[in-house]
Amino acid sequence: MAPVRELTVGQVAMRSGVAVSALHFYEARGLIRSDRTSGNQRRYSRDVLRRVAIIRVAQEVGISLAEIAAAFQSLPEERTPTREDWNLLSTAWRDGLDHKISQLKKLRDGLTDCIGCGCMSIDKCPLRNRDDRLAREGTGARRLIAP
Amino acid sequence: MAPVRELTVGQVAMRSGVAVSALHFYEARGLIRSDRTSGNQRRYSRDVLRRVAIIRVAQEVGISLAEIAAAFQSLPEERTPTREDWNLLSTAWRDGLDHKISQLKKLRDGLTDCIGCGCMSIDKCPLRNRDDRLAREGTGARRLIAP
DNA sequence: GCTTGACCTCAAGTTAAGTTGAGCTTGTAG
DNA sequence: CTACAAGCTCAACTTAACTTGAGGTCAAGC
Repeated sequence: MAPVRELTVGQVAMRSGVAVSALHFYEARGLIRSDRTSGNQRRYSRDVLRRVAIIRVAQEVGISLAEIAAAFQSLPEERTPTREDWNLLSTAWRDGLDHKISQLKKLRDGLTDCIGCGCMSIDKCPLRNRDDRLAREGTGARRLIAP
Repeated sequence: MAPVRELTVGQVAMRSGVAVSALHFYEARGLIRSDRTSGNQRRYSRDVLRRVAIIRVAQEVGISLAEIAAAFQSLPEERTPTREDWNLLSTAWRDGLDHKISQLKKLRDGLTDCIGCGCMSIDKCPLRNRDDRLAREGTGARRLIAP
């Protein structure tokens, strides 16, 4: 089959389902990278699709772009990441994910823990007080979900 | 023991762990309510603590204030919500939560589905394409997590 | 009866994650 | 070789969820 062609932004946008402007944005944030043609247009290698897919999935479960960017630092810069590379990455996220999963289950299972417990006295509630390290950090809007 | 005293904002803030400004904000958004003293100061009934606790937990798992507000509509206005009321509420959230939990598990379990699959062709990926109804809706920042 | 720490309101600022638009350049199909 | 869709940059706008600040009011203790 044909050698792996480079992709234009438009093509990546279409195949990944994210807007061109979002791709520009991800690039500015260091989440993806591109080469440029002599005429300064972006050309992406095929594995950008993988990256974008991961970005979207991670976002969907509440991981911020900043965290994703940080995690992506662990990926090899010049080599196309292998399955192993990706697995390392998700392993790094595992603890945060585990915690989030358990929080979700509790909420799903009727909030009963929180309702039955001494929720009134916040410091005793198993739901609330499980990670208040996600506490203050700077001003403005808070991240919706903890790492 | 003493009759259930009403709480001031400061007290609620301290006991719930959220800032006074946030309580004002939640009230403006219709998530909590207060009575006022003759001098126009807020007085909260004790169950506001429960509400705030639920708000925080729900937020932590990615439910937006708007959704929480909507869900709270189902709570009785004048009667203090019973455990049953709260359970109804979380039942209403169950589907969204179930979906989110499964997404999280997939991400946690090595992203392998996504990596092994035809992720490149986005429309086939089990991770990506499981709910793209969370798609476009208005401009500006996107909600981090789907309902 | 006054002082001092809570409160109150309202406007403006902040962060994240993008989108929109203006003005200008590329590249490809006819 | 030219038209025009697709790109490029940069600045400004948007939403959610709060925080900060200014300017003024309450209330509880001494």
